[in-house]
This record gives sequence, structure tokens and C-alpha cells, in this order.
Amino acid sequence: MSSSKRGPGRGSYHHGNLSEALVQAALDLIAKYGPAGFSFAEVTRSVGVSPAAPYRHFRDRDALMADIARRGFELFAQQLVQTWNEGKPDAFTAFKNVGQAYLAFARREPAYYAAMFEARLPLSEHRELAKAGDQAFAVLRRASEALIAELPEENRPPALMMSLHVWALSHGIASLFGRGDEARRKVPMSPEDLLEAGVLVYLAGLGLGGD
Amino acid sequence: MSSSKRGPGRGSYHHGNLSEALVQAALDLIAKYGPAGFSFAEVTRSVGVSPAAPYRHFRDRDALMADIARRGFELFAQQLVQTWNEGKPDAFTAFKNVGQAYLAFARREPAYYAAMFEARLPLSEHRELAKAGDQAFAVLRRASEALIAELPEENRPPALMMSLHVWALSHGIASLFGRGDEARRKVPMSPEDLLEAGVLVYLAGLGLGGD
DNA sequence: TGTACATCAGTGAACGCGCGTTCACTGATGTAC
DNA sequence: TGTACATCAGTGAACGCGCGTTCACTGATGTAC
Repeated sequence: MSSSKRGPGRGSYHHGNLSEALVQAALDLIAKYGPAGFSFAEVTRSVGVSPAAPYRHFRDRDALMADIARRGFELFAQQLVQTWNEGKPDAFTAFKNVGQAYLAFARREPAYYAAMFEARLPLSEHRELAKAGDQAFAVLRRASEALIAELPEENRPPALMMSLHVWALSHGIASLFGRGDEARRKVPMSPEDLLEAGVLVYLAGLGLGGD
Repeated sequence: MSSSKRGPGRGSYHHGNLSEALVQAALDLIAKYGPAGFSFAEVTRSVGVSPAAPYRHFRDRDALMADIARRGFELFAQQLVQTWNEGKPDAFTAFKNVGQAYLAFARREPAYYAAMFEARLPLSEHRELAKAGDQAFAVLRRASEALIAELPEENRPPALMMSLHVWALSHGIASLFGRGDEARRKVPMSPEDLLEAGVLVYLAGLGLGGD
């Protein structure tokens, strides 16, 4: 999936899709060495362009990093939305599915995940990044609202709180036990089972039973 | 708390307590720039020794990092034990206190916390580090066991699972909302309140009511 | 108490390296006429 | 359809820098006698 594109073609002076290629190369490096372990220089080398080339597309190294994180959140939000699937077949099941999709993303896209959560990018200086993160969270929040709506009115917890709890639990499990690298802590159960069980207990605590 | 020590004293050829000083300087740098943002060279500069000096005490940069993380886990375990306080005044209250101590540590010692959880040190290559981490977790596990013992036997959840859930929830909240740097996500409630509420819901889900 | 000597902690100069970024440039592309 | 020209993407050489690590060294400390 690289230079088989139409357009300038390999060996030509113009790359044709350099910024995409830079992002992909950076993701590979992040997956291997973590968010701090990728260098602008190495990215250009692995793409095969001169070290000055990226500056046509990204102001500096941080801008590339932030762009990757932003793309990650967009992809993430998209997958969560798709998994939520408008609450089908039922809100309870769909809600649990969203939790599983969280873990699946962390496992399948460790590089994006690291860029999103471990790159220490100051959110106040990367507004589009903060916005993309908020939009991913909004999916969780909408799912919480739908599930809460099934409770009798006098028993409804705040949706914001509920979604933050589920986010934190999912994120904690993904970071501690679900990561793809050597820093993963080994425990005698899968992250998926652990999250499923945790969400069940939590929902039971809110008065939300099974079927 | 620096060179007012007995011993060689300032200006002398021998430092007297260099490895401690290196650790402290590294912690300062980690607090400011994250675990990837500290360099061996800068540490020696801020301590005021030659760049070759640390090699008497640490094999390399990674060894210093791992030592800091290990110390962090030991301090962490110590504070959790102290907060648990043998389950006084009662297991339920003490359990919630332990959760709060988790957040308090992350807030008070961001540099240790970052070294412990964000330095991507391969646990398989740093056995003492893995061990120190396990010991900190063991406190949470003992607390879970004590609390579970209050439930009727036929209703007892596995203590391991319960402690992993609480660990993950605490860690998720600390990482996402409780960190001291610019990457913290702002939400309209304190991490402490969020964790307290989450633990209460979770415990209710297990059948563990309040008083 | 005094001296010789072994041990040890820190020195300082040096190394090779990869980094981020700049610069004037040039080849390719697209467009106006 | 053909040509002149503006725009733009990537070049490649160069810069200064801080890094981790090495080395032979030396000053300070502790100890045996």
C-alpha cells in the first residue's frame, strides 16, 4: 500500500503524497519505540526523502505528532460510533461493545493510542487535537445517556459521571494490561474479560441489570 | 535539603551522596519534561559533577530510570499501606481511603508516577522494578480481600479481579484527569470525587453497601 | 599516633553520532493565453 | 495545440548542538601495621 499510486510515481521528483507517507512512517516508529522514540530525521530516511522535505507539510516535529494524535482520535471516534451502532441490538449490549471497541483499538493501533494518550502534547496548544478527543469521548457519553434512559427517572446517575468512569476504567485496563509492548503487566485474565466484568459490576451498582 | 549534609561537604572532591543527588535531579527534570525529557548529561550539569560521574553509580541512563521507578513503587506501596492502616476504622472506609491515596500520590509525585507508569521500561528486563510494582499492587489486593470478607460467602467476588478493577479505575482517572501537566483533561469535577463516586458504584454492584 | 598503600569516586577532555532546522536551489506541475 | 511563466514540492549541503559513553587520570578516604 505504498507507491502503487497513480500520479508522480516512484522515482519522480515530487512524491505525490508525502504527508500521508510521513504519518505512516512515524506511526511505525512510534509503535516500535514509543512516542518519544521517533525522530523527524528517521522518518524522512524511511520515506526516502531529504531531511528538509517534511517542512513543506508540518511546521515541526510536534506538529506532526499532534496531527497523528488527531487522526487517531478521529479514527477512534469513528470506530466507537460504528460499534455503538445506534444502540443496537439493545443499549446494554451495545454499551458493553463500545467498551470492547476501546480495548480493541488500543490493541490494534498501539501507535495511534500512544500518540493520543502518551505523547504529553499540551491540549491547550493543540485545539484541533483537544476537539477530536472530545468528540471521541462524546460517543461514550451518548451511549451512557441512552443506557441511563432505561432507568426509572428518580434513579438516574449523571451521564457525564458515568461515561467518565467507563472511560477511565477502559483506559486504565488498556494502559496497564492491554498494551502491546514490554511494559504490559501480565495478569491471569484477558483485558477484555476484565473490562467486561468491571462494566457489569459497575452497571449493576447503578441498578442496570442484564437483559 | 541538599548540601547541608555532614561528610565531604560542598566543594570537596568527593560528592558524598551522588547517587541520591542524581536521582533527585532526574526527578526534577522528569517532572518538568516527562520521562523522555531527561538526559544523563543534563542531570550531571544540574548536580554539578562531570558527565562521567554517574557511571560510578548507574550502568547507563536506563538503569537510573529504572531505579527511580523502583523507588517510586516502594514509596507508593508504603503510602498505600499506611493509608490502609490495617483496615481501620473499618474496611469500607479504609478501602476508599486507599483509592484516594492512589490519586494523592499521582498528584503529589508526578515525576515518580511518570517514571513508574510512562517510562516504557520493559518489566522483563528490570526484575526488581516489576517486583516493587507487584508489592504496591499487593496492598490493593489485601484491602480487597479484607473488604470481601464482609460479604456472605456465596456472594464473594474474586479478590484479584476486584483489585485489578480498582487499580485500573484509579490509574485511568489519575492518568486522564489527575495529572499535573498540560496533558490533563479538564472535567467539571475533581479526580477525587470522581474516583470516590466510581468506587461507591462499583462496590454497590458487588453488594457492598455503605456503613 | 604516624605512615604506606589500596581503594574508590569524581575529573575533564575527547569521540562519533544523530538530531532539528535553515538555505538557496531546481525539477515538476498547472495554467493563461 | 503550443509556449511562457508562476507556483510549488522536494533537494542536498550545511550549521550548531547536546547527547551518551570512553579513557587515562587524580584527589580523597580508609585501613593495615
